[in-house]
Amino acid sequence: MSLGAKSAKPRILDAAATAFATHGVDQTSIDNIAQALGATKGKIYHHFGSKGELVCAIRKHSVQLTLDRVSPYFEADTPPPKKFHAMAEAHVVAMISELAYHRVVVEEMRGSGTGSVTDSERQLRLEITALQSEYEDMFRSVLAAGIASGAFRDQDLSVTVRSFLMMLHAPIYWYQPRGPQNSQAIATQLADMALGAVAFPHTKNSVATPGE
Amino acid sequence: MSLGAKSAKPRILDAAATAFATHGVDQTSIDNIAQALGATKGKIYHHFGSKGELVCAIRKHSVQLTLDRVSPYFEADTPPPKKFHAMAEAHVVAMISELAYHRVVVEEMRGSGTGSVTDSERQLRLEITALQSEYEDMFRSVLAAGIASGAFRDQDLSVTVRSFLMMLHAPIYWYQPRGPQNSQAIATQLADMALGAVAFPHTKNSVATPGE
Amino acid sequence: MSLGAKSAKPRILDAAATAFATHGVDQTSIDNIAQALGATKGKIYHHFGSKGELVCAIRKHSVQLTLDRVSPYFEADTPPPKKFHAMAEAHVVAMISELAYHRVVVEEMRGSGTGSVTDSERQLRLEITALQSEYEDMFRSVLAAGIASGAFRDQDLSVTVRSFLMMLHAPIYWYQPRGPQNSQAIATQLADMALGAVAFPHTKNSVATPGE
Amino acid sequence: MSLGAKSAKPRILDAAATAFATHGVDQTSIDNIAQALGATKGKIYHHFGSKGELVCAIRKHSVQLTLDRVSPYFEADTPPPKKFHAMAEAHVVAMISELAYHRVVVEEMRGSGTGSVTDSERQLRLEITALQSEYEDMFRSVLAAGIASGAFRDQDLSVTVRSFLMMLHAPIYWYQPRGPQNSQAIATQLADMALGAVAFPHTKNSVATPGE
DNA sequence: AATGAATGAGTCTTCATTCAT
DNA sequence: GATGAATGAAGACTCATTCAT
Repeated sequence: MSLGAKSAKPRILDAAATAFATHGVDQTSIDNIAQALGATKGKIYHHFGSKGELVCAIRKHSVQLTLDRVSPYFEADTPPPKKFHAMAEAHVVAMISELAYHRVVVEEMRGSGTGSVTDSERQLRLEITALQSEYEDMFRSVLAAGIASGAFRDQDLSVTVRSFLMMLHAPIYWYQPRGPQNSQAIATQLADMALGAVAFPHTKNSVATPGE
Repeated sequence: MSLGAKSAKPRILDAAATAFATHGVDQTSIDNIAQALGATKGKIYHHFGSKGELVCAIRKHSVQLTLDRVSPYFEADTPPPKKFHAMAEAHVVAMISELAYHRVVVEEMRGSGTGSVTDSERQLRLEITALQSEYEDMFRSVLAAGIASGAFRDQDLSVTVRSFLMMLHAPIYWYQPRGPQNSQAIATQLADMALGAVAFPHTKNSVATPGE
Repeated sequence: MSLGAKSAKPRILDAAATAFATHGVDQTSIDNIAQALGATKGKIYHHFGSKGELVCAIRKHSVQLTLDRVSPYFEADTPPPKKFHAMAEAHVVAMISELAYHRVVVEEMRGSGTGSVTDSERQLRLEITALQSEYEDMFRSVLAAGIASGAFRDQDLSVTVRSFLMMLHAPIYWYQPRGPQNSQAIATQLADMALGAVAFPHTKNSVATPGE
Repeated sequence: MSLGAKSAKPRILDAAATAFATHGVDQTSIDNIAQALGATKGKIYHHFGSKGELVCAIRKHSVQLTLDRVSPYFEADTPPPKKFHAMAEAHVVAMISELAYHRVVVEEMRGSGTGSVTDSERQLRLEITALQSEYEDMFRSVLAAGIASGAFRDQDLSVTVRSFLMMLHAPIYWYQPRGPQNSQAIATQLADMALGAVAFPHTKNSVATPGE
């Protein structure tokens, strides 16, 4: 097995994410995924205990990926507006870069849940919730800092966070991979919009043109 | 038929919307809806040819309701920023007021669509698309006017429209009916954010407090 | 529909009992039963919520049938040995007469239980347990009376009841319908043996030849 | 290999018997057994060609164990009633002593047998049948001797043997290991009952207390 | 001897839909 | 208008078994 080759699990995850993102979780049968994989149901069930576990694994991966892309900008020592803009931009880039995984997350945002839940699934769900909290807290923290410094408007933080994040998710619904420039442009525009949504007018000027 | 009583169709629609919104379209069987209605499947099939038709009827109702609430503000003779803010606010109020119906729309935003499609369904889908275009065009029009007048930043309109609308949909995921004031506050905050997302800094001040 | 015709539920029950008795519950698929019925799985699931429910319904029917056959002899005003003998005989006749139903009961005596249990199933199980207790109590009562009157040996009642009942179940394993005389002979022999198993020697003589 | 340690095969057999006895043969997967063993399926398949073979091995072991315990009393030079009582007692002790193995036998008494049968399995089945015949013949022989001597009632031997053996199996369904005395008491009571079931009244007195 | 991956056939169950009444 | 019975297609999941290592 060459080094570049993925082992079974990630390959299954990829195929599942793609299928789920394309046709929807409920409209995708395990058989569909197996076919896309050139394998049989059994293979999938050998690695994931249930469909729910598969979905959870994808969700966790998605959140982790986003966290990995955004964290560095959060750690950076920059003033809140600039930091916020960079984080928003990174978020959009994440959305666009691993479209399939993030689509699944958004679809499952309802709360899901047929009935039976595996133990491993329950475990995964807890981990996902933890990661999501960690992620939202980063934004909450920048926003709080911005409000404290007078750069951001003083609004209900919970509403703010959940709302602009929704906006940054938007490309998930309509983005079609065409070229990197295009995607960067989208990321910048959405980051601009997000900053505009939270900042006081005058503050915005300092980062309105990201390439300055 | 007394005036206070709804006829069968709207009652079915309400029950379906609620069930779909709560458990998801795919997780809701016609039987579930029938039970919530205190009736049997047959009754539903007398009024709607298929599950898909039911979903479409809900979607159309949702779009129509939103259109009805937002149009008046679009027709008004107000400058772009003020008009945009009012329309956004009305949009959020719509989302919150008929939560169940709009949730279904968002869930179905993926596009999906299984296989067999009734003729009536096809017809409904066309009507929905038309209404949605009409709706988006209103926003597109205000935005264009705002850009022309120098009040709004000059950005890719398609991206803009689809993005802030997504943000205005946000309450669908987390709003819990508690009281009217609360909902009004949310609507105002989101409209503020949406305006900030599209306008140039200085413009915003003129409408920050819509009721002034 | 003629009067003699059974409605769907009993017919399904019969087919299921026969199939379960022949190949074992676990080796019989719902499909098998449906085929034997000349129908489809759906029909069965329309009348019984799950395989477990079907099994429970059969078990309940079995216990009820036995109870119905044995009760009259329990109610009769006869001395313990004679009463016991008659009840035992009736029990064996029941076993032989509705072989299939009773076979299922014996097979499920382990305690069964995969995992998920319907509510209706839970309900049925309670009813079954109640009927079984009622049934065992009849025998327990005759035995106690017999011991009190000095006709029966004083032994651990729980052990006694569960043991000779097991013996009376025996035909379930090997009886093949051939003719009524044969079956009556078996019933008499087993009742004799059961009485011998519980009575004092001298008592037995009074009823050893039931036709006397 | 140290003396205290069992080699692989018996250990697998024990684990399988326990699992089969607890959850039923059909409800127990090879994986379950492997887990109980702290090993993997492969290990089991190295020692037993198929699940059926495993079941047969357990059954054979069960019959052999019973035979070993009962034979000595059959070989002894004692009058039929005493001999029969001793054999019955030994049978019950066997049931209780290796509960798990014997439970499997009883469960499989239906005969069933799915489809594909290994050669080794066919071979095992023949051996089992032979051992079982040998075992039943011992009882048949004592019974015949007893009838000839006038101690036992003259009844259909086949019915008799299969019936009281069923009664002697009873503890399999409800015995819970608590203490040796208890189990001995049960064995004695059941042997008494069995003797009562086959003997003429007056005969019984001579062996009512086997250890006297 | 033992493992982990993979298979494929089978099983229970659900559900949109149709139809006679 | 409405119901209850019935269907058939599909889907999630299980498991005995095989095989390369």
